[in-house]
Amino acid sequence: MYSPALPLTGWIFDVYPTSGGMVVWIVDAEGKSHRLVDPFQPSFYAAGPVAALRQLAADLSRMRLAAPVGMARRQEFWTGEPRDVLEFILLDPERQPALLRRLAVPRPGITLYDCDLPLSLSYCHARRVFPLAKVVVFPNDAANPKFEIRNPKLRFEVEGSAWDLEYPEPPLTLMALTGQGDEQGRGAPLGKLRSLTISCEGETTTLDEGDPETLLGELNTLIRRLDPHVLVTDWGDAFLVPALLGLARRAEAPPEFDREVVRRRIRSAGRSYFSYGRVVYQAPSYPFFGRWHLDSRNSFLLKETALAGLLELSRLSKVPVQKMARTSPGSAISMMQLDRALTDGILIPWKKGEPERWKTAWDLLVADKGGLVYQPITGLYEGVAEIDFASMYPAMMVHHNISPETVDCACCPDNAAPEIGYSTCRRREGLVTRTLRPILLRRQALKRLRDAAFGPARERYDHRQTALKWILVTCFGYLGYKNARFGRIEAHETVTAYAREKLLTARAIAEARGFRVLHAIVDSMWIQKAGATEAESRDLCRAIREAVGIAINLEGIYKWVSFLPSRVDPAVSVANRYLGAFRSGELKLRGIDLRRSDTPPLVAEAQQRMVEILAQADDLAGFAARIPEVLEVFVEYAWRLREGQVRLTDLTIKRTVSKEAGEYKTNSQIGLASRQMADRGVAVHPGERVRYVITDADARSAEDRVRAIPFLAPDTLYDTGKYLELLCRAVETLLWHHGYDHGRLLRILAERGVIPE
DNA sequence: CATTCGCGGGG
DNA sequence: GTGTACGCGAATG
Repeated sequence: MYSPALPLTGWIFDVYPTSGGMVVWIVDAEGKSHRLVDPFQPSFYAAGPVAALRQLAADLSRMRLAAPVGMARRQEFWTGEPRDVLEFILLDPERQPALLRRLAVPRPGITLYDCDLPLSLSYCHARRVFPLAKVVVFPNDAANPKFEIRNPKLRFEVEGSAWDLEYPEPPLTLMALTGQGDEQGRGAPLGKLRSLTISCEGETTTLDEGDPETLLGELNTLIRRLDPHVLVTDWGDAFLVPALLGLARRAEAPPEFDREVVRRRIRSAGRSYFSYGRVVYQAPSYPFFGRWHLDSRNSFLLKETALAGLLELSRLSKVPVQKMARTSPGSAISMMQLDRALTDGILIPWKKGEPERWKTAWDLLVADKGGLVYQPITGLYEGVAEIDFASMYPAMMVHHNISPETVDCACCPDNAAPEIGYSTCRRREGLVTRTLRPILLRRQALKRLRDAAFGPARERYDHRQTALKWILVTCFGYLGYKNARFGRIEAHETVTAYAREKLLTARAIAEARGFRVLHAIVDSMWIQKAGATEAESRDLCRAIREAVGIAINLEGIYKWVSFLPSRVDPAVSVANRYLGAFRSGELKLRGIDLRRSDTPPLVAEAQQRMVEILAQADDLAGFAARIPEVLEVFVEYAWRLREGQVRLTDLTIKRTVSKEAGEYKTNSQIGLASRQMADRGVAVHPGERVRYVITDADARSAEDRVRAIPFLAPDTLYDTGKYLELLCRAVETLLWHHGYDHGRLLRILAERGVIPE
């Protein structure tokens, strides 16, 4: 294989293991890609009685997995004390899974550290580089006589650091690929690949099916000519790449996605798993070698933070971009904690250390409450201000030094959190604290840069700060996650205990200053005071900040805000159903139809238009004055439904299935729709979405009630009455406080002749 | 009426 | 590399 001449200047594009070492891809200033291989044997450590260590060393050596290299002294995570450990090297990074299987056999007295770190992280750490670092690569001539096997072939000189706010980016060429299948719902295309659209550098080509060899040949010609670094696909993992690989198998002409020879299996089954309280379906993934495959439909971070945010996180967490695109913000923060620990010379326990301590029933009762949530005072209000704590949880974790190893330390029993009594260490700064502090500062700096910038630069800063926002949001959840490496439930509880105290304090201060607190949730408060100025609200924020030590900001002042009651019992208010219009013109909508992903587009569109009309009102009088205009929109949409002129795609209900079609117990709409799919040979996996139209909600025969999208016929009729009901509900949400309930709305439709009296 | 089932939220 | 929350609302039987 071609081997580039050193020294070489460029950016680190990707890093992944190969036999005996790591592949390092460098993209130079001309955009040319270079593949380097660097021998690499990562270290890991074991502590325990000498005899057991000797036995372990003998076993691993015999299996040619790892070799002992001598004793070392490193810092223990939980205690912060130095610990003597036996250092090993993993002989071949590709055999890390085999090593872990071997180490899983219980060995009395032995504790293992660092053995399961991601290899790209270990490598970057050992060579002091990071993804997207601008580097000059030299051949490494200085041999280390002690461990010949560990001698790297490469030496890097890095320009700047991963934490620089401004950095030069490699000149990347992006190619966008979209495939059309037999059926194109709003989800992944299905069936056979019908055509392929390729866009790159302003050129767009569409290749139709027909002879697979021709299609693949033309795709390869384009890839060769334009030589993209990044292939951005639409549904690449779930549909396009496996479809192209399938064509290639028949045509024996593989698509040239990779820059090295790769044999891969075509996997069509993904996996379903439970996360965040719901089932998620993960399509199989098809990473490329020497290029990045970024599937915009299979990357939460790419969708939320664009390429700029992805690059930002990749640099900071040392997870290569292509991998970062497919991981969650939670693993990004975990990687940053690992990196911090490595840099600080801390031993990283293989499995989660400390078991939870014993708790009394009382402790459990108070500690497990989570965030504080008030019941709002239902109603429609004007002149309400909303104030929010900024990044409350992470800011508190830093402020109170809350980290798994600092909670309930032996040395500072007097520094207890409110209610629950766990204290946090004052002497040793925790790992979580050390990881978060620079991220909080960096996010602030990026927001300032954003506010001073214009156009694309502004957007880029915003994407980068958004990426950091996501990892800040998830780091708190990880503290309470029992499988997280640096999670500990007591730390999680300490955070929520402080959070409750701070919100209570904020409330008390607001009330002492004559504000009425209408509502408060976790880190936000809605307050009202007759004749209060904006300055007065800002002054209140300052007072709260001084009292609790965490920044709280004026989110805005509402022209009007509506806190809605429960639909089940109108006498009860609910915390998360409200809407309002800020003086800035922005809307804030929570929990209403429009925000729900299972509301049909037509209903969402109608409600959006109505809210926008109401948002023009400056106060309650203006709100009331606009009601007739809102009702006009309502009647207009009702007419369209009645006339039967609405397109079925605008009536589609989209829901996520949580089980296989056969497991649904009742004839719920979603169960029926998923069974229709299964019966016709299109399995919908738990976590995937199913789309359907309500055809006759109350039909005796269950099969007639709904129709899954792929099986709509041109003459399929929708259930007008049912959709009118959904529309009424959306109007009711907006006009509830003026007495427009379902019955009154139906009377209006009858008066206008939309429905019979 | 009880049971089943999906959704939201963060800045 | 994965947060098995928690409460609401709708639909079913």
